[in-house]
This record gives sequence, structure tokens and C-alpha cells, in this order.
Amino acid sequence: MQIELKELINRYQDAMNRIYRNVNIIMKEKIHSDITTDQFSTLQYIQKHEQCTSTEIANEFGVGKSAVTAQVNRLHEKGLIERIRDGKDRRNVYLHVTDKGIELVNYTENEVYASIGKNLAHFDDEEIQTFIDSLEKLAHVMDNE
Amino acid sequence: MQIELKELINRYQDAMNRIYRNVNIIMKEKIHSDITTDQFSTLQYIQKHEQCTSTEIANEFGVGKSAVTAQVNRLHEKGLIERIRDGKDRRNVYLHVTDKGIELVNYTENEVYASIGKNLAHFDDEEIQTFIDSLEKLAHVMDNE
DNA sequence: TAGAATAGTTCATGAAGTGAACTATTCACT
DNA sequence: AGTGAATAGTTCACTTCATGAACTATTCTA
Repeated sequence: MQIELKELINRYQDAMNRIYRNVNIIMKEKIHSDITTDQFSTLQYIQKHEQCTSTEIANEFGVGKSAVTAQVNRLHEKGLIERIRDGKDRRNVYLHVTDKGIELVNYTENEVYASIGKNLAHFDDEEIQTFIDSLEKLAHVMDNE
Repeated sequence: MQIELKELINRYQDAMNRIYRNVNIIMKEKIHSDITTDQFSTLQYIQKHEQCTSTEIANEFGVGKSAVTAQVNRLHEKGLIERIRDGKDRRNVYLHVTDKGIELVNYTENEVYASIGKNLAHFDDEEIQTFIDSLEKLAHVMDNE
């Protein structure tokens, strides 16, 4: 491995961490509700993938099924989602965001997007496009390992 | 806010999550030791910033000081770091990576970098450069909010 | 129809975070 | 010089989130 690559990865790692941290701060700030950022992310996923299952979330988030059960319980206790058991294959439990949950996601998403959008104002359209393309390419390459 | 921006941020968010998850998987796989990825990240930071303090880490990682105390305890119990109290200003405790810790970081870093390097092989030099530049720019813009 | 596979839950445990209260030390100022 | 504010770190009680094994319930399969 070349010295240069190591240097690049260091810069990459450092920038990624800073971005991740800042997005988290923005989310904490914009979530006007007693849920955590993790809970919001899960809720957001369920809203974007209506009728998804716990197993699907476990795979998507890279955690065990029991972790998802606990997370779903917390969201359920707060009245943000519902469990709907499949009538045909009664092993499956589909997750469904309640009206209260939908409202929370939509409101918070707008706030967060506006905030991130403000940051993106420092970039021109082509730069953003190129950046996101590279980001998706990297995600894709990594997924296929 | 334009529809387009929302769409872009969705893609961005999705790609970021996938990358973050994959890097975590790589790290878990490459850490041949009984420490967690969080512990490794902290150890790595201390190694790159010799003689740093708990407060510095707390700010850097965006967590409270008590969380750092706990993390430092775990690393200390494993013989990876040492605490050195400042002789002049006895409030300060400087953190210092032991030989065992240095060896662990160097070994693991090489493994992780090799693995990420393999992914980066799908990109040409200019693409990587542009990508990391944008990444750093975004991190910088976000830091100044 | 017996046994494998799948979906989800429960439980005990540990890691990591919070925030308030605390100790110890140093700084700042009249 | 001496008192009160500021700073660095720790402790404590508590919550969240993760793991993995054992479990229930259901469906598939051969």
C-alpha cells in the first residue's frame, strides 16, 4: 500500500466522522419530540417502506432481530407505529406508521432537510451531483463485498 | 424547498448510511482483539493526538465527559492506554497509548486500509480526489454552523 | 406427517450515552 | 492574600441499543 492511499483514507475517515457527527447534531436539534435519533431513523425507514418487517429492518440496519424488537417496542409505546400480523402467513408482522408518526416524520424531515439544504448552498449543482454519484458508487461497491 | 433537493438529500442519506454500515462491518472483521469498533476509534484518535485530554475527545466525538471517562476506563483496563497527570496543572490528565495499544492500532489500521483500498480501486485518482475534496468541504461547512 | 426453516419475542448481559452532583485544582480580581 | 468562579475529571443512577441463546408459533418440504 502506498503512503498516499493511507493519507487519503485518513482524510476520508476524518471528514466522514465530522459529517456524521454534524448530521446527528442537526437531527437532535430538529426532533421536537421525546424520541432519539436512532428511533427517528427507524421510524423514517418504516415510513419509506410501508408494511416492512422486523427482519427487513434488521438486515437494512445491520443489527440482530432482537434489537429491532426492542426498538419497535419503544416506537409502539410512543404510539408512532403499529404491528399488523399477516393473515395468510401468520409468522409475519408488518410495521405501519400511525398518523401521529407520519406527522412527526414529515415535520422533522422538513426541518432537517432545510438545515442540510442550507449547507448545500455552498455547492453548485454539478458539484453536488458529482459528489452524490461518487457516494452512491462507493456505497454500491461496498455493498457488493 | 424544491422537490429536487429533498430527493438529493434522500439519496445522500441513504448512501451515507450504507457506507457507514459497511465501514463498521469491515472494522469489526479486522479488529482481531476483544475491543469494540467504538473503542478502536477512540484508541486511534488518542494515538493520532498523543497527550490529548478527555475533554478534547468529548468535544471531538460530540459526547459528554462522563462518557469519555467510561470509555477511557475500558481501554485502560485492557492495557491499551495510560493516564498521565500534568505536573504543572494537576487538573489535566493526558492520555497516552501503550506499546500494546500502538501495535493494535497499526496492525488493524493496515488491515482496514487495505480493505477500503480494495474498494477504492474502482475509482480513478481524479475521482477520488474530487470526492474527498467535496467531503472535506462539506465537513468544513457543517463544522462552521 | 415429521422435521427443517422462518419470523418474531424474551431474557440476561454489556457497551455507550446522559446529566447532575461531586472532588480537586487553578484562575481572576478586588 | 483570599474568596469565588472556572475548569478537568470522576462517580452515580438511569436509559438506549446491541448481542446471542433459548424459546414460541407458524409454514415449508420431502
